[in-house]
Amino acid sequence: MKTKQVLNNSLIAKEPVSADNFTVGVSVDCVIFGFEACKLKVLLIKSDMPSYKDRWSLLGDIVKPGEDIDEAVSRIVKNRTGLNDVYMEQVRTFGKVNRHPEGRVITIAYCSLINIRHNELKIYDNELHWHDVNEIKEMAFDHKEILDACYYWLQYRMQEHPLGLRLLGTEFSLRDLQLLYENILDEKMDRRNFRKKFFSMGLLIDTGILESNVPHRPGKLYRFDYEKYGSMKRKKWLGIDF
Amino acid sequence: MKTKQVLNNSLIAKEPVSADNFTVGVSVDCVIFGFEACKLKVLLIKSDMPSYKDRWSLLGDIVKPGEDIDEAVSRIVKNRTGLNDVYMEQVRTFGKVNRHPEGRVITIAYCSLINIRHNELKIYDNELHWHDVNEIKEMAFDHKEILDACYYWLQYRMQEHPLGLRLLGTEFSLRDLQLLYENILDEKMDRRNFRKKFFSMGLLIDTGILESNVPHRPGKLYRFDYEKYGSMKRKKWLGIDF
DNA sequence: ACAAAAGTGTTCAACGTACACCCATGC
DNA sequence: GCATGGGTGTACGTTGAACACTTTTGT
Repeated sequence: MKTKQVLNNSLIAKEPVSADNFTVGVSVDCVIFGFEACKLKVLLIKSDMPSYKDRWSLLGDIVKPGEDIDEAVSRIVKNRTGLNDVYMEQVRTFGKVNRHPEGRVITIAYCSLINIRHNELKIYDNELHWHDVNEIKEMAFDHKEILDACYYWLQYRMQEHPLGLRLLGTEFSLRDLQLLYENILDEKMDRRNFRKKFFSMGLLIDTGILESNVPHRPGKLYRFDYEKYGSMKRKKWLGIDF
Repeated sequence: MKTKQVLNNSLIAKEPVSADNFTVGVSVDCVIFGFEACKLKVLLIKSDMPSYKDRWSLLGDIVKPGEDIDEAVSRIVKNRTGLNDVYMEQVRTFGKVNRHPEGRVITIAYCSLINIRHNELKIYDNELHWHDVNEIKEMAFDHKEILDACYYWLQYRMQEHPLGLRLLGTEFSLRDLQLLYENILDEKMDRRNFRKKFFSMGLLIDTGILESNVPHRPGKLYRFDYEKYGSMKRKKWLGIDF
């Protein structure tokens, strides 16, 4: 008879180990980034694994037999945030033999970027919270390692591709954008050069609207031209999707 | 009773599908690149799956329960080429539901770079051959897609990191190096600028030896300073290992 | 009027690109 | 001596980095 074991807040079918039974579990783990109050945040849930009691873990689940990997990620993101069509990208697969205490589980890590204000978290339902990425020390499983890899990936990737915009609302000031870059990359940037660089891409649409409720001269609000970007990204920025 | 099915020239344990049995197979597939006669080559084997009779496939195998993913890759590379300590890097995981005709198999693709002259292929043993990457049309499973992803990955990656050198012997002329880059990236380069760029890295060691048996002025042979590179790569070239 | 951030241009250094001639060897 | 590729330097354009003042709004 088969036994069920809890895997990262979900269920994985496990079988007694035998020479004939090469079962290896496959899961996905989603590193969902957000940005708020000048901090990069990641969405985590309390682990309910006994061996990782009170540790935080990424949002993950097993991949179902009839489900594509991307579908599994979409399902998890949808379940936890209420959002469809979220930007996501595969980052790396982690599979150390002992990474999961209940058996051999290989996990495919994905990175997602969402706007914190646009979600509908069911925080009451699970112990689901946004955490400052820079203040996370320990996590369940090897999730700290996965988070670090995704953070590093994000830092690298957003220097060549305008990914970071997905963390902002549809309308944003150049100040918002620069603060985002400065905080995620952890370096001060020159305002004039930053503006020049972004404008030179020709992908910012001036909405004509100004900020309001700021105690100083209001800045213009822009939108990102995703349509134009979609048609040009393979030229200027190499559309690397590996 | 469990049944065994051939998976990509090896064995995977499969079980009758039931609600309790969420078995998903996990394999690795190795894209082993070589370079010879000014062509980028990839090492392929004849598929012995009935549904892919006579198609070529990548070198792959299931990941064993007690084996790390990297170990599985090393094992496969060692088995097929006789080489230890080969350069390899994880590229991407492929897991479409129907990518394997015998069941759900998720595969983690790795890219390896070896020197064709330094291997000990057991070509008699299996139908194992080097193929011109640019002449491959159809392959078994989704292996063409995997190969394309790895080829693209290689092209992109070798523009920022001196990866290509792994495809050459320990001693090489700048001409060899330039032909390698020109052929893999499919673009002509200026000889003077190419030399300048490589020398400016400070990673080429002049062996003092000259080419022989060339019908023209012989060029100098160089070695790559892997030691120096190992200690500096996180500075100049960002040691991205995602 | 003052504080606070928006908005704007120029200069310089580094880097990549284009390009042409002499040199060493094998035949 | 001729063919073949080895080896070298300079000029130009582009790009990224450094840097300061005026403008607009809220208080």
